[in-house]
Amino acid sequence: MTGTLTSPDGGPIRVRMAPSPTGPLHIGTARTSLYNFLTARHEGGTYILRIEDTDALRGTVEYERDIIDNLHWLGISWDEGPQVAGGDDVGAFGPYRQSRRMDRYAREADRLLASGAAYRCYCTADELDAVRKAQDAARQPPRYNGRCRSLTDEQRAAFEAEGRRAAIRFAVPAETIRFDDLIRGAVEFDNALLGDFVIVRADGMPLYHFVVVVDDEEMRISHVIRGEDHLSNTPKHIALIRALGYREPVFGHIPLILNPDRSKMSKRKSQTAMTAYREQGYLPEAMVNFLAFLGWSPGTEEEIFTLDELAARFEIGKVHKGGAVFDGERLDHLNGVYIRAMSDEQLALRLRPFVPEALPDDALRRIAPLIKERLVRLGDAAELVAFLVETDGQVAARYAADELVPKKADAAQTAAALVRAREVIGALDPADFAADLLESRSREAAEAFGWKPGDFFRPIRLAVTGRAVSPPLFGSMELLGRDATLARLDAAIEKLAVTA
RNA sequence: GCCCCCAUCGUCUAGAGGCCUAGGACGCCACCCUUUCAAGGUGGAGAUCAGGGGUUCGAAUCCCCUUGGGGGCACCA
Repeated sequence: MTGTLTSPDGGPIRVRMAPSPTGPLHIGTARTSLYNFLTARHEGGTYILRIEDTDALRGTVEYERDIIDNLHWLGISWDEGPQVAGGDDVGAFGPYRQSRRMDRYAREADRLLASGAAYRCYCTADELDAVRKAQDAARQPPRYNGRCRSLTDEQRAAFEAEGRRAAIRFAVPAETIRFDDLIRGAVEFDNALLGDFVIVRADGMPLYHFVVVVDDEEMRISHVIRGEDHLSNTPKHIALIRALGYREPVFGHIPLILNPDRSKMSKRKSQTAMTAYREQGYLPEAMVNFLAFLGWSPGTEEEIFTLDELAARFEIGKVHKGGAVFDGERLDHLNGVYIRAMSDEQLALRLRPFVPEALPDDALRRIAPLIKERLVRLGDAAELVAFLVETDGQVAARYAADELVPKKADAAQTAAALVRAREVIGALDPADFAADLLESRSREAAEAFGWKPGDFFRPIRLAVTGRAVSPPLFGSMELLGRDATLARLDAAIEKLAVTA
């Protein structure tokens, strides 16, 4: 790997992904994970997964499992973190679940309290809410008014006598914070504009801005690569880092993935759960390729890349600054490209979970090449192969007699055409019941009948598959078998007879 | 409201002062191929590089302003 990034101590870089299990793996989280992973790989560094499960109310183990499963599904693996050989707690930097690191946060909070960099705040939710409302009414920025910043011992005692439980706030130093963002370059914030924020809740639970800083230090994270939504949180983190005497990592804020209306991609306006894409039959290879190009490009016109190829080429510094709309049509196209590139055997294997169990493996293997170039998603296969598992009755019930009739013909003519087709098809021995023979015989019949192949085949297709759109007709008939094919043809002829 | 970030075809992007009368891909349109649908092939429409000022012999590329968009400002992450 051609590393260009260096960690403060000169060693290999250490990057991390820190998802919160408050929902299934989000597309945006997956992309951030991917960029971190690719950066670690490209630079020969270490990639760490840390579960940010301090929000006990919203986080669940199911979501954590979903996140880990889907990250693995994408092909993203981590060198340190949950489910890595050695276990969560082993290694110099674990555990990797914040819920198991509470003692560390408590210790660091105490240090801040002792140094005066943080203080206890006795304001209640109602009081804070009232302040915020007043600020809003006065068109002032909503931020903590600092009431508890310099309480006297007596005041503190009085609040505690009231039974109020204190949260811990960080006393944000009024200073200008500058940092050199990997992607945006020099950025500057005035922390005098910030309110003192809570780092530990009254119930003792430490909060995000605080734990992220503690963990990144203890896990020796050298480069923090995260979504742009964290850019304006960074000065808070840097202030905390300084107050705690930590080393400052390099920050890199990647652009957001957007809804079609260009707002931050959300569940409300887009499908954001990776699982949903997986269930529809998007391939992890296509998803990774697609995600990688949402905010980055190799600078050439190549566009199909494997994970390894991406790792070789990806440079965090070349990531764009502007957000990128999630374009489902482009994903569809890419998915189709990957599907078509697969071998028939591979496709059949991956199609298995998406088609009816009633479809035998052998039939699936044989129909795979027939439907390959018709698939956008693996899930689309179910409809394409359905005629093979449906009963003759179910197939017949899918269409009405008049649908069999081509525009320029009537029911009687169509019936005659089907009878003709049935004759030549029925004349074939079971042993000869193969696509090429079926096609040549049917074409001859069409010509003899005086119909264009398209008109002649249309009612046959509907009769045999129950659908106007199907895999190639003669291959479909071969797979269906002689008996079912003839039975379905008979059923169609019967339908026409009833109408006429 | 305040702070910060961003800005090339509808979308993803190439472009790091002259190679750009701006290239590719998706999508769209037409034609070809064709048993349906796809896939594939060929061609086309589509961006006065958000607008306005500079700098320069020369700007999509550098600077400033304006406009537009986005993000943040929780005892969520």
